Amino acid sequence: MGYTVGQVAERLGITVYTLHYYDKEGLLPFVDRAANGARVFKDSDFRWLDIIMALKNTGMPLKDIKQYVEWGMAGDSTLTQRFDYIKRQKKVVENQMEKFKKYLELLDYKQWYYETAIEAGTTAIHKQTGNCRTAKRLVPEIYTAL
Amino acid sequence: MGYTVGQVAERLGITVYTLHYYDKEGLLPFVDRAANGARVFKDSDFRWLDIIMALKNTGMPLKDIKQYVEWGMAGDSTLTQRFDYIKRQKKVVENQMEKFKKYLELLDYKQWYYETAIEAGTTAIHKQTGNCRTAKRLVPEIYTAL
DNA sequence: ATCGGCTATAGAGTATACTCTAGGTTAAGG
DNA sequence: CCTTAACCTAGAGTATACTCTATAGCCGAT
Repeated sequence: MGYTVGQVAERLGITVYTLHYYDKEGLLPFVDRAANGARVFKDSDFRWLDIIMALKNTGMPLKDIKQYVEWGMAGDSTLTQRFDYIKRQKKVVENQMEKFKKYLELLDYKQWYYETAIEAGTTAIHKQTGNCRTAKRLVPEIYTAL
Repeated sequence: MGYTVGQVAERLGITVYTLHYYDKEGLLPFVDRAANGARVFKDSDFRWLDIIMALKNTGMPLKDIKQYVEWGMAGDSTLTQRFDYIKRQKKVVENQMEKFKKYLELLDYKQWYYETAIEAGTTAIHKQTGNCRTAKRLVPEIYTAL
């Protein structure tokens, strides 16, 4: 029912230092304390931690995550703010995924590029126009269109 | 045929400062110089810049991007290194996209959570077990399983 | 009772990636 | 000719997110 920083850190795959830092930065106002001052994480705190880590890993700065947590602590009066916040971040992640798809296309092309260059022993193979190998694959749009 | 830092910066959507910084860090050894010392970017340099920006935007640290550029400058003797490098980064991006899908699921759930909470005027609606609204949607696996 | 291992705080140090300032040169336009 | 706006370098400053050190308290086991 109660977890120490050490246990939580291990579960999240981060260090105790980092958890202390997050707490210092105001990201963990929901965490209880034992009589001796030690942090006591509840099961329900993992709901908070999961959304915090998700936001962090999608590029949200800590100060913006803090804003979300503060709205959460404020209760029902901030429901629309939190709704808008989540919708906005969803868009951010969706856009990011679109970009990643394009990067993946470029990396795919590059992989093929080196694969064929290794076969030929030189990248010069890709400079020959009308080469049957290069004809098989077009330079992806992303190139110079990024 | 030749472009200034300013033109390149605008095209890439970054500042001239950043380009200078990248050059200082050794990421742009392929860029020519005019007699007066001014950088002159060629059309073909955009190939480099596109892959550099793609790597950067997928989380690759600059020093690792530098390694790739150096291998590129070294010529055909580094083909297999570059091939392996690209394959590795492809895996990284693929894994990242998998994670993003899970984050998106969580954000989807959260959006629904606030949507229904706003309707009800309180998040308490989600605490009632057997509630017909909450029954419609399960807490995504990602929650506490992240 | 004391040792090891956990907890705590405050504050210093590090890494990364910019971001800007200062001081100077160069090239085009009025 | 002179101003304006671009370019250059070196180096200082900033923001973010840790990461660690120093110092101290608490608690279970030998």
